[in-house]
Amino acid sequence: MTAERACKLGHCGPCVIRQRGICGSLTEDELLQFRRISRRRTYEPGETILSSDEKADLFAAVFSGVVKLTKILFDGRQQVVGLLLPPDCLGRPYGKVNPFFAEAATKVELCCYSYSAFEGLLEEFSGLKQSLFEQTLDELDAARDWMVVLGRKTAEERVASLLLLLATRSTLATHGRATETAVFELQLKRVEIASFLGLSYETVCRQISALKKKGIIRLTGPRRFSVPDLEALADISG
Amino acid sequence: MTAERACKLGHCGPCVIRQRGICGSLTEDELLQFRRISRRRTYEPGETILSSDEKADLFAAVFSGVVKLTKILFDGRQQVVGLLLPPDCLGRPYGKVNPFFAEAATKVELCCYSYSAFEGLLEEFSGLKQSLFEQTLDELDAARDWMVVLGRKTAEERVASLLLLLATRSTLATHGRATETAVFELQLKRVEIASFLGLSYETVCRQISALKKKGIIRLTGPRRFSVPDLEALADISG
DNA sequence: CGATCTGTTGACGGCAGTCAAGTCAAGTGG
DNA sequence: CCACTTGACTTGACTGCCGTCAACAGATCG
Repeated sequence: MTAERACKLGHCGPCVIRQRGICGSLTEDELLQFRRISRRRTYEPGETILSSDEKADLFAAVFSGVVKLTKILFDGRQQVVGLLLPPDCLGRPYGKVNPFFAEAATKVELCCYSYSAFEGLLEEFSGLKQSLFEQTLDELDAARDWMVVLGRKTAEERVASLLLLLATRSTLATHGRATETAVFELQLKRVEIASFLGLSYETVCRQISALKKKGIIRLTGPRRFSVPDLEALADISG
Repeated sequence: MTAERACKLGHCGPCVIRQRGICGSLTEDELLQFRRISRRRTYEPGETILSSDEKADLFAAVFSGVVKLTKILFDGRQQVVGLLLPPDCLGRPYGKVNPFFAEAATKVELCCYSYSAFEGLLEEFSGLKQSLFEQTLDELDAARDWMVVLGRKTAEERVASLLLLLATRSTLATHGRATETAVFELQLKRVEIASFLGLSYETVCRQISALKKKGIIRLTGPRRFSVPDLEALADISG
């Protein structure tokens, strides 16, 4: 790699999306080309990124923050159908609309790609399409895992399942591997947790308190969780 | 097309998988090549097609019947996480295992493809990969739709949602378009319906009886449903 | 005829939803 | 600085939906 090139790639080098996301599939040359159609954009908590049933004008990867995907019924009942953490992708190729809302749950930074150019590069860079396909397969697995949570688990198991999921993802992100204990910030409000778990937020509160009483978790702030024994949490999660 | 060729393609011509499934993306030449790695196989009701967490030795499309995808918790609680009807695909490329069981819910005919050869053709025939990717995106949509059913809907709405789903799919398959009424065979047992809906099978029975009493549906046999007004069913389904 | 499987209906209880009150922390404005 | 508001979270009391247990009906089959 020439010095000039190393400099140009510098911006992306340490980026999670390059390290573990879709940019990881690109060669250096492809990456340089890809950079030209991308730009960083920031969203505030609560801001809508994509509306349901509208043609998406956006294809992006999450650089930081949490994006929640939600669906609502006519009478206002809401269900979170997915959480996107770095370096997950947002947006949909091949013309169909996203049948859900995408909303910033925290402050969010996206790496946005020009939509029209992206579809072209998808054909040109076979690794990109492959990478996106595999992420979609993983998302499908996650969605089906969650169907078990929503269909069959008790309130306590649901809360434990979510804590385990986020504890695992956060330790993987920071330590790069699985650990026995975990300390992490759950960046969602109680009502958002409830919406993901198919519960009322009061029930979420009660179950968190119950897990605290059992010594499975500790809270150093309303959203700062510490899990002394992930194994024990996994046992409770079903 | 030469006469000889028309004859060779004859077997596939009227097949649902050719008409509306992954074979639809193939040119005639590709189809001829694809036929060489495929063979028909039959499964009896209750027979396991794929076990969870084992490396799949199978890639296949559903020719007839219903395949249910299930997950079970350690204590036996079971959740159906997907239903495959003709011409849906079963099996997973790129090495990962299927984290669920695939079981024949009815008598099932699959068109099975040699696994090793299939992965090769996936790279060779770009339309095949594209088609599979799009099916995966549709399955993800369906899974997320179902998360709303499992997380937020009442028992009555759940049963109505399933009936609507299967009524729609069956009228689409037979008439090729949406209709106002529907008569169809729900090929699942009550306990399987319950497992898909996250309910007990007794509750499913009760809700079916309740819908019958309301005049939303009629039953000419335990599994033969008739819906005089799909609109009314949709209203109830939430 | 009994055995088995599938489906239906009733009685009862428990888990989680609803309604409500209250705590706590962080603004906001006088 | 203090009174007030607001939003997030917690906890309690009560209710109701749905799960569990149970009895029974109908169909199929040996």
